Amino acid sequence: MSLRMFLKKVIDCCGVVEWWPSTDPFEISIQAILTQNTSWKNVLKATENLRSGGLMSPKSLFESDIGEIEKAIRPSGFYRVKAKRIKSFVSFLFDKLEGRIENLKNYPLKAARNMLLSVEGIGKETADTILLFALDFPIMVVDAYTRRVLSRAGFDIPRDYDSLRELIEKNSPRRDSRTFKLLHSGFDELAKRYCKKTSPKCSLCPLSSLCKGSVRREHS
DNA sequence: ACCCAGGTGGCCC
DNA sequence: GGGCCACATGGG
Repeated sequence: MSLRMFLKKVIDCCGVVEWWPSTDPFEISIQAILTQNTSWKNVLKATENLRSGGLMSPKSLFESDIGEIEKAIRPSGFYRVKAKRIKSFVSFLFDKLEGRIENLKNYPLKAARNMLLSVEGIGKETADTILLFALDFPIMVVDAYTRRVLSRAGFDIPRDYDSLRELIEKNSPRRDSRTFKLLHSGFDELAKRYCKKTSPKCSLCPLSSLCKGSVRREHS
């Protein structure tokens, strides 16, 4: 099956329109940092701690002690590095965007992306997550699930993040934010339900070509 | 007692 | 450009 056809199936089978639980662009951005190599349940605990502590705002995070942030986000793991990253992010907001992540929408996609990538602790996936899910820019978000599903389906995918992102964007049925959200959520839901790391067999998988035959080597 | 989870940066070659 | 490592909590 062609990649183009496969992507259509991912969207039709498993794509979710409102996949990211939060709607506030700032909160989505913070969660994008918190979820780095971390299960979503732990992110929700940290999110709730920040909310209840009155810390889920650019101003309060900018003004609060790093230790206070560490304490609140502890359940999400890597809490020391992530507290620093959150500090860097809010400093960036006040330095470049008058404290509002929404102001990044005043820039072209590429410029906005480069600005995010200049922040300590924001790499390509986190930057693209903020661009797509918080700000509605049309860009694909590639993650470990995306790679696993495509590898298991037998596609020979590039290691390089941007090469894979562009390959998916090129073969996407559309290049708008809605389609990329459906694609990303589709990959993630598919991986969670049918394509676990430790179980090569996924008999319930709705995509016929997935897990057909032997499992190939995965490029994580 | 393992392995895994919605990555990133630093260091090395 | 890759390969390896630390970062750390909570669940299976």
